[in-house]
Amino acid sequence: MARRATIEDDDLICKLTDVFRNVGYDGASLAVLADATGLKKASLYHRFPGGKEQMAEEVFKAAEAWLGDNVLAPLTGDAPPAERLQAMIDRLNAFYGGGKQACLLNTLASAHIDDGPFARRIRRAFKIWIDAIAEALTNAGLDEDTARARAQRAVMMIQGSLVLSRGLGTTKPFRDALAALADELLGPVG
Amino acid sequence: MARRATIEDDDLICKLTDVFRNVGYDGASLAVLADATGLKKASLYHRFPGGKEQMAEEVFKAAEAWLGDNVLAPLTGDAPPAERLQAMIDRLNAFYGGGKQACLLNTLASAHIDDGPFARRIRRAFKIWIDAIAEALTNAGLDEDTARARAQRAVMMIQGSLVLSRGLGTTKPFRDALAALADELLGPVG
DNA sequence: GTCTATAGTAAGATAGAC
DNA sequence: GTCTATCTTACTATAGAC
Repeated sequence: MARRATIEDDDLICKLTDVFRNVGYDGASLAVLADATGLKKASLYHRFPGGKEQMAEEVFKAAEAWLGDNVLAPLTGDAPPAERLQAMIDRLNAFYGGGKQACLLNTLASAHIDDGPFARRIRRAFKIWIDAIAEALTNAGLDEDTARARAQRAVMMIQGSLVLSRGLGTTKPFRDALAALADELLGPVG
Repeated sequence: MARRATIEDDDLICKLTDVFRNVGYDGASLAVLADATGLKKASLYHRFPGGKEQMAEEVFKAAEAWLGDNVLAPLTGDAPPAERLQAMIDRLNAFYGGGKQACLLNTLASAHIDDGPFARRIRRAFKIWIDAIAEALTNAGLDEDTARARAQRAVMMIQGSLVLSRGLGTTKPFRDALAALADELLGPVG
């Protein structure tokens, strides 16, 4: 069994995530990251020898894992489609702090690391997300084209509502968007 | 008459805008800004004695002016509401480079300047934008509640489509969103 | 108005004590 | 595993020649 760290890995990643998602890659200086975690810079380098880039990568990996456990898994379950979608919506609400937290997929997009190692990961995450929703919708009886279109729209709405919520300084757009989401996804084909 | 600059103010602001909107405030180092404008750092300080913060402010002011001329003005004109909305859509398409360019209102939101002088401006810009669309919709005969809801949704869709377009590396989400926008705004009340 | 050269400061990153 | 102290680099900003 590994030696116990003074701050658990999960908690550490969680605190780092909060910084990256809210101030972006360039805004997340080691001073800020150290302050947020309660560790000194040298301690962060002990945990992440690759420095800031590795921190961001592991934060992103954790978010990918979260996406798999909380979006993919519920969507591919045995429950009725409406319940599966509602499960995803509930978890999204928690993940984004009810609309108070920004999305890494948006914030890290402008990281100007050489040729951006995040670009591929971000694209992949969006695709996986959209595909999972689309599959749940086809399971619900929608044809593939409308399923894909609605899935893409849903992700768009979520991202847009987060941008607007942050910009307006209120979580209302996010809450409204989530509230309308289930009906829009499963509503009658127009 | 003022002495002529080697690079016109409008062109200069335009090039600075491209940097800020795409890499954010923290990512926009003076080296990057100088490179993008073709001016040296000292020359940028001559134009903007307040440094980087002033550059970002003037960039934002220019964007506000653009918003007024290209979104507000057409929306409050004499033409039929459908035409007014389409005029806005066409100009948005140009402004965001067909979906290739990010939005300052999103990118500058994470600028970690002391107490963020941009937060108020961003909130104000979103409000003005939404209000203008809502008023055009009430002019078109919609009741105020649905007009406001749809206006907010429209801005959300645009922002979300830009985020998704950037993330996926294709302008399709943005183009799709703009194409659907007019119908969604003026469609029958459900 | 633009430039080269250079302060001064904060960034990312290491070394070595505990 | 965490810390203080330090190194190097990049950044913001200024001075002064042209």
